[in-house]
Formats: sequence, structure tokens, C-alpha cells
Amino acid sequence: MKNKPVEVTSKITEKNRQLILESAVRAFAQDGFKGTSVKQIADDAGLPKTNVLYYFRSKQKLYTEVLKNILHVWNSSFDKATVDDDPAKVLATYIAEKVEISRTHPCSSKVFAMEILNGATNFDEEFLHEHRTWMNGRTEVIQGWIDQNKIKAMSPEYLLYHIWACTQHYADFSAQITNLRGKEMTSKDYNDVVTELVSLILTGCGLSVPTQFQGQTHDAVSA
Amino acid sequence: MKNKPVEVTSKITEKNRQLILESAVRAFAQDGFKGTSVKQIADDAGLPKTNVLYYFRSKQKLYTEVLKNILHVWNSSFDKATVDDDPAKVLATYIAEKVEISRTHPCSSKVFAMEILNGATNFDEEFLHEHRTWMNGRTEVIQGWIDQNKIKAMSPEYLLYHIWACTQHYADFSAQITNLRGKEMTSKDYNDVVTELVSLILTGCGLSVPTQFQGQTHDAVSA
DNA sequence: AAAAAAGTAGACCATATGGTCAATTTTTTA
DNA sequence: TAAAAAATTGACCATATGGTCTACTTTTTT
Repeated sequence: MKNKPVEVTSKITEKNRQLILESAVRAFAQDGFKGTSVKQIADDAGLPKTNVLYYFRSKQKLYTEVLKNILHVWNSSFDKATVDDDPAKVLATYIAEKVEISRTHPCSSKVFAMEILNGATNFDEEFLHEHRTWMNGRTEVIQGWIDQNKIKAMSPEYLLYHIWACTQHYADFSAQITNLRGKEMTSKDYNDVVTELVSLILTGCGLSVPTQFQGQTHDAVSA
Repeated sequence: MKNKPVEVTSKITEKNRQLILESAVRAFAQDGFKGTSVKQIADDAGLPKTNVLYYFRSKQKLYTEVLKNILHVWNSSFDKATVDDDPAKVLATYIAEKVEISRTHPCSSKVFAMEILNGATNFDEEFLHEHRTWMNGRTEVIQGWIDQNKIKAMSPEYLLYHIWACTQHYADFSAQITNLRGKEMTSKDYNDVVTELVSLILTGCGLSVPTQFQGQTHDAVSA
């Protein structure tokens, strides 16, 4: 009786690869590709440096793997939205999801940001093409909403940039935010961010905010 | 007759320091502090490595100097705005200025971004304190506008984060944007960004857009 | 023009780096 | 249980790194 039929990688391989990847994403987020040493990652993972090179054949290959893993996280419900969906709900949900990713995967966001800062030279052509295709599809949907007068006339492309910018900001610039507030953002603070940002963007698009995305207004007057 | 009374640094010192700083900001923007080598900077400046260490005593000191220079660029007209000013004009001008800085000083913006990504460990306490003070002053002004019902009730703090995020995005993520558009942003594109962003943010704040910040609407109907 | 100061630059050094090799141990397979 | 495969690990290597030292040249000062 074979109890390991299709499984190509052994348990121990999978466990160690995962362990290394987790250390790697933290390290690369701290110091970028060039600034991170294999030893640093190995120490963090509690393994000898040789082991890291054993599982991933080089620092470059490891980095590429980290990058690939990150892109998995990026998927969102917006990917499947159509022109027939309600733009307010779709955009608000998208914003909420992206803020949530910033909160739960700050290191991934940072590695991604740093890769682009450094010139985005480590993405393969396949990903770049996919990304362009995704963008074209999404701007078409938004343009469709505009054509149907569901949202204000505007550039769908820049709108998406602005949503990305704001949502990723909370991961990438957390050090600055922490300094300004004197303490780290809490889970509740992230909820406030969603409320504020959904209100800003949706109002900016000429949409009203769905009730489930309305927070307590700061100086709300009860009826 | 002394024709060099107070001048402490000689012409040649000033020229070389400037030359090195310019190479340094480009290099650090590419690879971050740890990832950049002194030789890299020296080669770019066309000087032997020893010279770079002669003018700035260490890589760390050079980096700190680069950082300090960047902060000079950051000043804007918003710094002096008061609660009596028109929020629409002040915010629109601030957005326009910040986008312009992203366009004209992309490397500075990138170094700053990377420094924060890496944990913001190289700012001195003086700067951090100044930054907090600036923030307190500015959020007070915005809160004043809210209290006077000039703009919608919202968190002034998050509003500023979102303005920063969007405006800096065009410098920091230029590689991604260039890939998506298939070509670099032109000066005209940056004008469009200002128009789009001012419209988004101001509308989001419940303000109408000052005429000088209104661009050609995409499907505008002339009277 | 002589002395002092500022600037240039190659040689050098200790350390860190990415990566290879070979030897050994552990795990899996038959 | 024996052979094969997978995993571990220290020794090792060529190169790159930040930085110093020393000798030399240029510029400035008096």
C-alpha cells in the first residue's frame, strides 16, 4: 500500500523550504535583495547556511521564489468583478481586502515594494504580462461603470494606482506611521483606515458608501 | 582684501561633495543602504573610492548626509497654511507640489521610501521630533476646517497619509507604472495625475475643485 | 618662494559574502 | 537489513566590502 503516491517533495523538504521562505521574506523586507545575506536568513531559520543553498540553489533563486509566493497573496475578489456588479460594493470590498493584506502580510508588501523601488528587474516576463492583462480587464470594468454613469468620469488607471498607493502605504510606511503616532497601529485602527479610505475614495468617485462600510462618524449627530 | 571671508569650504570641496551626493542618491535609490557599495558611488562619480571616504568619513555618514538633503526638498506651502485659508486651494496646491516633487526628485523619494521600508533607523531624533510637531500642527489646521464645516468630518491624520501615499506612489512605483503603460510617464501625464488626484481627494473631502485645478474632463459636454 | 593645508590615489587589511565540495548522517526504498 | 536517496554540515575558495595608511600632488596662505 503506497501512502505517498503523487507527492513529489517529502515532508521534511516542504517543512524546511517553508521555514526558510518565512525567514527570507522577513530578511528581504528589511534589507532588500542585495542587502540581505544568505547567512542572515539561515541564522534566522536556525539552519546552517549550506542548508539554505541546498533547498534553494542560490540566493537569487530563493528571492525569485519569495517573490512568486507573494504574488499568490495578491489575488482579490475584484479580479472577478464585472461591469454588472455594484461599483460601490466592489471597490469598498477591494479596499478592505487590500488593507487587510497590508495588516496581515506586511513583509510581503515590503518585499514587493522594494523590488519595484529597485527597478522591478526580478519579475519574469510571464508575470509582467499577466499583470498588464489584469490591468486591462479591470480598467475596462471601471470604464464600463463610467459609461453607465454609475461612477464619475475619471481615469480608471489612476484610480487603481491611488487605491494601491493608499492601501499598501500602511504596510510599507508602517515605521513612519508608528513614529508619528507613538505606537503601532492596532486592529481597530486598521478598521478605521478602511472606513476613512472607503469614504474618501467612494465619495471621490461620486458613490455613496454602503452601510456595512460606514463607521462611527467622528461627530455624528444621532437622530 | 579678503574675498573669502566666512566661506568655510573651498570651491573644490563643495563641487566634489555635490558630485558625490548626486551619485549617492541615485545609488541608494537603486539598492538601499546595505546594498550600495562605496565603490559603486565612486565609480558613478568618476572618483577613486578613497576620495569618497575622504569627503564623507564613512558610508554611514554619507548616507545620513543624503537623507538630510532629501528632507530639505520636502518643504511645501502647506507648512504655513492656517485654518483661515481655503482648504480646497491649500490641499490642491499641496497635492500638486508633492506630485511635482515625485516627478522632479524621484531618487530622493525612493531613498526616503526605502529608509522607511527598512525600519527608519537612520533618522536622528531631532528629525523625528520635528516631523511629529509638523504633523500635529497640520492635523490641527485640518481639524479646524472640519470644525468650521468647511470640509467633511474625517480623520485628518489618515487624510494626510493618503495624500502622501498617492503622490509619492508615482516616484516610488514608477517601474510598475512604466511596465503597465508600456512607456514612461510624460510631463503631461503628471498633469493628468494632479487633475485626477485633486478631484478624487477634494471631492472625497466634500470640496469642489478650484477652477485652476480642473483639467479637461474625459467626456465633458460643452455648453 | 616657502610652508602649510587640502586633495588625490594606490596599496593594503580584516572581514563578509555567495557558493562549492566532500564527508557524514539520516531517511526512504526494496 | 542492505542499498539508495535525501539531508546535514564543516571546510574551503574567490571575490567584494568598508575602511586605513602612506606617499604624492595640487592649491592656498603668508
